[in-house]
Amino acid sequence: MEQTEFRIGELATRAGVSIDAVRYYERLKLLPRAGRTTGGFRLFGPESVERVQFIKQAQELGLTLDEIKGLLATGGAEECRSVRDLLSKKIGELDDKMATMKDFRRTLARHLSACERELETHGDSACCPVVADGRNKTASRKKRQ
Amino acid sequence: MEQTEFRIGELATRAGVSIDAVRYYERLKLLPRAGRTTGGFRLFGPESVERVQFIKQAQELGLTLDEIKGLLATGGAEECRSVRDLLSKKIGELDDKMATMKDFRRTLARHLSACERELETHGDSACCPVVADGRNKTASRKKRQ
DNA sequence: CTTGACTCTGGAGCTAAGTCAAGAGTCTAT
DNA sequence: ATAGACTCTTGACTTAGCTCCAGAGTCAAG
Repeated sequence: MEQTEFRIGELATRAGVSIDAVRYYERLKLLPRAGRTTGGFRLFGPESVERVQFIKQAQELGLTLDEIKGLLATGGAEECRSVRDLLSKKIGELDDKMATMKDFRRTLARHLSACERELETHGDSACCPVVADGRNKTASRKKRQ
Repeated sequence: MEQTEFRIGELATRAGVSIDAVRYYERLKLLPRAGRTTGGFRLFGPESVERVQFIKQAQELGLTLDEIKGLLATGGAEECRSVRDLLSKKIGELDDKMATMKDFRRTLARHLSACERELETHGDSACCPVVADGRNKTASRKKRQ
């Protein structure tokens, strides 16, 4: 057994979160209760860094800590099944989200080029036609169903 | 001028948000202050529905209301420029996010198949090997860099 | 002109995800 | 053995994004 453990401060900087956030995750059981020195300092191994990074990544994608906790659960077969189900559900959601995202990206790109056209043709008197605001009629171009 | 206006309750249901949320968006100026009946009831047109839906969509993708407000701004050339910059910045961010998302999807898919393999081979004594938790050595299989 | 559904304003309350602070203890380097 | 950096726990505070409430007014139907 090598001596590759470190304390909370280092985990925090390695994983790019605050010390308080780490403790918070532990409280919420997203991290297993860490081992301690005789004096009570938490000790972490390198896998903790990965785990925290996983949490951060999942979070950026809009999962709540509670959902992430579900994904991280370990245990017997029962739990394994529920994790599996959760995983495939989440994967489906990700797929949906990626679709929404492409859509939205197209919307933004459309606005962007409208904006640029406007600046080119009207120069200083340009008025960004971004998303219907009830003043101009950029809306009502295509109705849904 | 047709008579296609409706009140807040209908906007809310059409756009799929709560009445309170609509009022909240108005307070934050994500929606222009709506016209009123003589009695003071807000009146909205169809473009408001689109606008609220835009807000929702942007929000699902992790933008804050404040950022969304930036995207919705309209005004003179000065503002047009800043909207343009914001737009292209956001598009860049979306691209990054889509990449992260694909990555994360792969991670989840990997966990999912590990989970399924586990269930098949170990049945009831399965133990989901989801993300390093410091107890088993599913980590340290491949180190990064 | 009354009834019931809807809406108004203003402000309080709520949840998630932290952040901050106080007071005390621990570790390490000199 | 002491200074300085770090960490401990507990609990209060913060921000975003709503939601809920009270008390009062409005609107459409009958």
